Amino acid sequence: MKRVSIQDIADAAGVSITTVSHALNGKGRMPDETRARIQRTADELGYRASKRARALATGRSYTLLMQIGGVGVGMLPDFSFFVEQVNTASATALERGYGLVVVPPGAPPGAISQLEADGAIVVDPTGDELPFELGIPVVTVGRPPRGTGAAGWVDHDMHAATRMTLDHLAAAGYERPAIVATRPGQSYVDDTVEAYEQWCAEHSLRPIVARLAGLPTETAAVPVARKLLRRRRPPDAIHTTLDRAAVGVLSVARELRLRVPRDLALTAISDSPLLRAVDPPVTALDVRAAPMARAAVELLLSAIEDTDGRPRSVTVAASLVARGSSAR
Amino acid sequence: MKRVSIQDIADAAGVSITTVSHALNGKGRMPDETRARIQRTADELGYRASKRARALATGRSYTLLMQIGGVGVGMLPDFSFFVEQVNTASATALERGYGLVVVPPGAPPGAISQLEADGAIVVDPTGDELPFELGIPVVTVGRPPRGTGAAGWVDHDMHAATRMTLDHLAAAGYERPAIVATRPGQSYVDDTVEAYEQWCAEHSLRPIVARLAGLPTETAAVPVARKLLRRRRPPDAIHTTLDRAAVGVLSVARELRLRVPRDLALTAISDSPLLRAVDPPVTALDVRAAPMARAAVELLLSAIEDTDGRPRSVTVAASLVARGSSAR
DNA sequence: CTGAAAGCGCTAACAA
DNA sequence: TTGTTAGCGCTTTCAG
Repeated sequence: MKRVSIQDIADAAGVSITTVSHALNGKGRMPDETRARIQRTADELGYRASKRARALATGRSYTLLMQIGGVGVGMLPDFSFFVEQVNTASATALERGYGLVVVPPGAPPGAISQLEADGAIVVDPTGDELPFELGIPVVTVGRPPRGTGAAGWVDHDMHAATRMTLDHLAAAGYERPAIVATRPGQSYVDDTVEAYEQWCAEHSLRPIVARLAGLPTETAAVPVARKLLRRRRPPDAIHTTLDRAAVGVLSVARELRLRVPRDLALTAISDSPLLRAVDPPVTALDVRAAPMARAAVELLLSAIEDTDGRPRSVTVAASLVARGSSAR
Repeated sequence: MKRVSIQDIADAAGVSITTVSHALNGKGRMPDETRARIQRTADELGYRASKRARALATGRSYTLLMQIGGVGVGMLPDFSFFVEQVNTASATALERGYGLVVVPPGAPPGAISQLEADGAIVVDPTGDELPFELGIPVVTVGRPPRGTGAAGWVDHDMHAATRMTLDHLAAAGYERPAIVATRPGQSYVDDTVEAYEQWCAEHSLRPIVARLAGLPTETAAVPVARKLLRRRRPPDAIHTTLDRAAVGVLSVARELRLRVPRDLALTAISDSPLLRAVDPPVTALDVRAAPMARAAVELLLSAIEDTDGRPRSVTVAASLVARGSSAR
C-alpha cells in the first residue's frame, strides 16, 4: 500500500502538482469547480499530505512543546492540573495538525532545541525555562516574568479570585486568614499574596504570609504550618497556593488537635481529586485547566501562523468550590 | 544566522557531503583521522543535523506516541502514575533524539495517524487503542491483550506482588480479604484477581471480588464498597486495583463507622500522593513508574531501529509500601 | 489561471 | 575510501 502523493492526484485529475497544492491549501485563485474536483479526487484516492515533506519545504515542524515551569527536576506542582493541561493542549493541537511534545522539567537545552518545534507553551513560568531561548514563539499559562518576551499568555484574575476566597472566609466568620505560599516568581502566587495584602489593609489586619521552603510537597508544608499554628495568636483560616500544601496543613491541624473547619478553615488554589478526597474536603479555587490550555494553544498557533505581532492575552475566570473545610 | 548545512561542513573540510554524512553517522569505513577531523569541523561550525530533512530522507519522523489506555474520553486512571510515566518516557526519548507526543485518550484515528510517528507506547492497554492499527511498532506498559501484535511490553509480576500484599495482610491478622477491582481487560487487574483467587484457594477462603461500574473514580467505588461492607460477613481487608478507589472505600468505612485499620485494612495498587495524604495513609504497591517508562522507550526504540523481530519483554518488580491502613 | 522547475537538507545507491 | 547523483513529497517563485 504505497502512499498517494500529490503527483498521483495531479495525474488523476489531469492537472499539475502546483494546481493540486494550491487547490488543497486554498492558495491562489482558481475556478471553484476545479478546486472542488481536485479536492474530490484527493479524497477518493485517500490522500494525506506528508507532514515530513511539508515540514522540510516550509521550515516548520508542526510540533509544539509544552513544559511545566518553576520546579526542580522531577517535581511537579499539581498532578491533576498538569494532566488536564497536557491532555487538553494535546487534543487542541491535534485538531490543528500539530503534535504536542511534553518536555520534562530540567531537560537539557540541546535536547529541546533538537526537536525543532514551532512554538512552546510554558505553564507557570519562572523565567528560567529553556523555550524562551529557542527563538520560537512562547505562550505562557500564568503571566510571564518581565523581559522573557512571550508571544502571549493566558491568565486568571487572581486578584479577584483571592478576594472572593477571603470574602468567603470572612462571611463564614473567620477573622484572621493567613497565606501559605509556594516560592515567589510564579504570577498566580505573587498575585495571590499581593491581593491578600491589599485585602488585609482594607480590613485593618496584619497580613501573615508563610513561604514553603524547598520543593513544593505536602511534607514541605508541615513545618511551616506548625510554626504558623503555634503562634501566640494563630490564624483561624489558611489559604494555600498549592493543593498538596493544604493537605500538609490539614495533617498539622490534626496533630495539634485543631478541628477543621471549626477551629481552622482551609482553602487552596487549584481544585484537585486530592482536595476532594481528604477529610474534610477542602474548599478550592477551580482554575479551569482545560479552557486555559485550549486558549494557550490557540494563542500560540496564531502567533506561529500570523507572523504579525504583538503579544496577546486571555483571561480565564476562576471559581470557588466551597467545601467542608471552610463551612463553620 | 543561517543554519549550517552538511554542505558547509563538506566545503570547510574539503570533502563531499557523503563523506560528512558517513563520518557523522558512523557509516562506511574511513580513516579514523578523517572522521575525527570532520567531526571537529562540524562542532566548530555548530552543526546540528536537520531533523526535518532527515525525516523526509529516511521516512522516519523521530516521533514517538504515548497513550494511556483503558479509559473513556477525558478520564485518567492514576494521575501521578501517568505524570511520572510521561516525564520519564519523554526524558528517555529526548536522550535518543526522539520527541514524545502525548495522545489524549479518545483522540480520533485520523488525528493520530497524521502525526506519522515511528512507534507508540500504550499504557495499560485494553486493545481498543488506536496505535495498534497504525502499522507502527507498539510497546505496552502492562501486557497487551492477545492478538494486538505488540512489539514488546514491560510488566510487573503482579501475581507475586498480590501474594505479597495478601501475605502482609494475613501476617497482620486479617482473615477475610476482598478485592475491589476496576474493569477486567487490563493485565494488572486480571493478574491481581487471578492471584487473589489462587491465594484464597490455598487458604481455603471464598474469594470476594467486587467490580467498579462505570468510570474509575473515587465515587464509583462508593456503592461497591457499601455493598461489600454491609454483607452479613463483611471482609476485614480490602485490596483495590486503583488508588482513587481506595479513597472511596475509606470514605465508606468512615460513613459506616468502621475504624481503619482496626476493623478494616486497606491496600491499593499504585502508590500515589493521594494515598499518602489521606488518614490513615494507605498501604500500597509501588509500581515503579519511572523504570517502567524507561524500559518501554528502550524496547520501542530497539523495535524501531533493529527491524529484526520478535516481541521482547521486561519485568519490573513492584514493592509494598506498608502504611497505617494495614497496621493493626 | 495553470504548469515547470527549483529547492528544503539529508540519505543511500551507485560510480569512480 | 570518497564523490556524484538521484530522490524523499511538498511549497513556491516564475513563466507561460
